Amino acid sequence: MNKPDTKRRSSGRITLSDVAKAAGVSPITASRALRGERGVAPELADRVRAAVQQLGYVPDPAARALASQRSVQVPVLVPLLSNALFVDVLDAVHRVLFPLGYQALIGVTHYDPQEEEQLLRTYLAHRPAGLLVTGFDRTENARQMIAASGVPCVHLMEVTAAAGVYCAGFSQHDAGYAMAEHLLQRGYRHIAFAAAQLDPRTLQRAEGYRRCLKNAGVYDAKLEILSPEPSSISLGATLLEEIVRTRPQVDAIFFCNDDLAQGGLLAAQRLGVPVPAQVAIAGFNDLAGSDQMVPPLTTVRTPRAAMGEAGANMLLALMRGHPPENNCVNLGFELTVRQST
Amino acid sequence: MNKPDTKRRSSGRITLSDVAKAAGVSPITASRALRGERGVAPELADRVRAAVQQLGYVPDPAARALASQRSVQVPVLVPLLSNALFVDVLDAVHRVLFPLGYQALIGVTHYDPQEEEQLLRTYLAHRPAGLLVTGFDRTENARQMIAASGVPCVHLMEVTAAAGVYCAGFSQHDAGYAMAEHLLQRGYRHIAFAAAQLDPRTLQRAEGYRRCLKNAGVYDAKLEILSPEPSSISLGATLLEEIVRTRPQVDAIFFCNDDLAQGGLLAAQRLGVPVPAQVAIAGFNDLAGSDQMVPPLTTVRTPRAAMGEAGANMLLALMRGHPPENNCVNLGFELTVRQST
DNA sequence: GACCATCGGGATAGCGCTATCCTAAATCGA
DNA sequence: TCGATTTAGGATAGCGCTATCCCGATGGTC
Repeated sequence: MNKPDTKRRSSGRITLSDVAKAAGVSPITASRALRGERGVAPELADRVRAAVQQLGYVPDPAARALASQRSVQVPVLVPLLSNALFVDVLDAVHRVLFPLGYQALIGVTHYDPQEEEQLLRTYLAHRPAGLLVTGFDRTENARQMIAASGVPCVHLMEVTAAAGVYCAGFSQHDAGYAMAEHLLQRGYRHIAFAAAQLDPRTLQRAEGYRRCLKNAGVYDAKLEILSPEPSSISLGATLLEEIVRTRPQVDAIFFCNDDLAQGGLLAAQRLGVPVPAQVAIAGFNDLAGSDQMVPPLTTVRTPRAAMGEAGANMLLALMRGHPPENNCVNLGFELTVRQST
Repeated sequence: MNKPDTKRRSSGRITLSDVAKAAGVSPITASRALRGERGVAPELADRVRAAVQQLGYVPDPAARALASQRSVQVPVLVPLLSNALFVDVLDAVHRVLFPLGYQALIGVTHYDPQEEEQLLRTYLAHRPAGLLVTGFDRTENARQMIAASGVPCVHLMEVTAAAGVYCAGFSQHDAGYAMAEHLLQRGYRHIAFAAAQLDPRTLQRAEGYRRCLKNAGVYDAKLEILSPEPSSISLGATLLEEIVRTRPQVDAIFFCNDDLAQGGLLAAQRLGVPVPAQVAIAGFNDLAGSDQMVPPLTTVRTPRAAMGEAGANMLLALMRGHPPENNCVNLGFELTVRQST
């Protein structure tokens, strides 16, 4: 006869102690057996595992986080979810981390460093196990908060030579350069660059384009059309119309993202502008549908899933205390030439 | 002179006790002041808030979750991230919940009830504050786990008349019916239905289409092309080619999703099949780009962001213990007629 | 064979917060 | 005026897990 035991707050949850009792060991031994930490006699470990199975025990992440000062959460800070680019990265990260018991948390910065700083403040309070961020462009404050927290951090989408910085990405500059080079090789000489959003990576691509054209002596600043608006298919259409109307000499357009390029291609079709006969069109990222466009879109295939995976794996290594030998993985890119250029 | 205090595990973190000390109150009073719970003298509450500001205190979610048996996490279970549809919903949910201190967690079921059940098992162990799931189609086990957990749950994307079930969505059946009706009104009589994935919602739309055509006496089972493959632009192209080749009498195609329809439209263009002169094409969801296609795509605009918002708001009400009066919000849909039909 | 390092099990004590119970003062009705 | 409520502050005791210290048993060394 045990009385109601009113003071107890017991949640009815099956705890490690229950498992330990069932296995005939102390709670701490059960804990160690389950985490595969320190030495635990194989026989005891088996008994513990059996008890877990039998009781259907699931560890409480909150208790674990509190006791160990370390959660299983991994915030992933991306600019937007409305761009398939980042969703692909997030998806890949999630796919790697989730099966290992880590939770990818969504963080949307809207390309705003202040907002990112606020997000970091919030997320770091959760004692994250690790952190994935987009690029290197952030406030000094944000940088310091990350460093001070001691939370392992991997940067996605770009690469750097800086020491002690972990990253998985590719050279946006070189990719921009490569596409400009391709257009030059195809014989185009009045190559416009149409961009939106103007985030750091877009600007790096612009710089690659710029440098390439300058090297060839055909750079013309008036052929850069930079719109701070968010990138979208309809904006691409608008930009193409503007270029065709105001810069008739243009024989090729390098759009900084495939959604713009797709919109441009469709607008050209509506206007009866033959592609690539009158104007060649190139995009960036090789998003869904680019290969199906009429004509199929020349673009740069970027390693989105690979960046997510590599970044997540690098973070895993760091979280486990095995710093990877390569602190920066350059995943490259692939110029994908189709019929639009 | 305080000695190193070796036994302490102190993390250096600023705790509620620090705040309480600074404010000259007990920790519990500080706790209550910050949560705005029970009565706390305004003056004390002010002192506590000031101390929080001054010390830069941020509550520890893990400790809070452990003590209160309730976290701030809200798993959102969606089939895929590769479909903009669900990303839009997730984005909207996140936008509502995050500013209020809740964390939307990604859960990807891949349209697999078993996988969803496993996800639920994992997530429910985290003592989530609430739960958002897609549709009603799940294993009996999953349903029971949700009910037994007592975690408030809102269903997205569909509606039901069932009592005690919270949902925010629209009638997939009626939307399918509406599109079929539109095609009939336009004079088409050999209307094909092309679908992929074949998830429950797609099948509901199919049923709407079917019923409408049957009512009109023009239903032909051979004009249903159902592919279990995942939906994509290129699959849409394949399906259109197949239909044009094997069912020459077809004068309109209702694709169950815009990506298929876009692919179909592009394939028609490649094949020289005039749209809508020879074949009309209609889609579903009004995804990005559909309005820019040539010709612009007739589709059904679905309230993705609205479902996310309404679902999140309903969940908020439930989490706060204020059951909403309407347990089911029907957000409707909008037939968007453009030039492809 | 004494000695030091290693290993495996356990007791103890929190991690930082809140549920719960207590108590004393303030409020109230008759 | 007095007992019955209500109110607000605080003491206490965990939530479920793991860091840390302890200890006896091995095992290898010279």
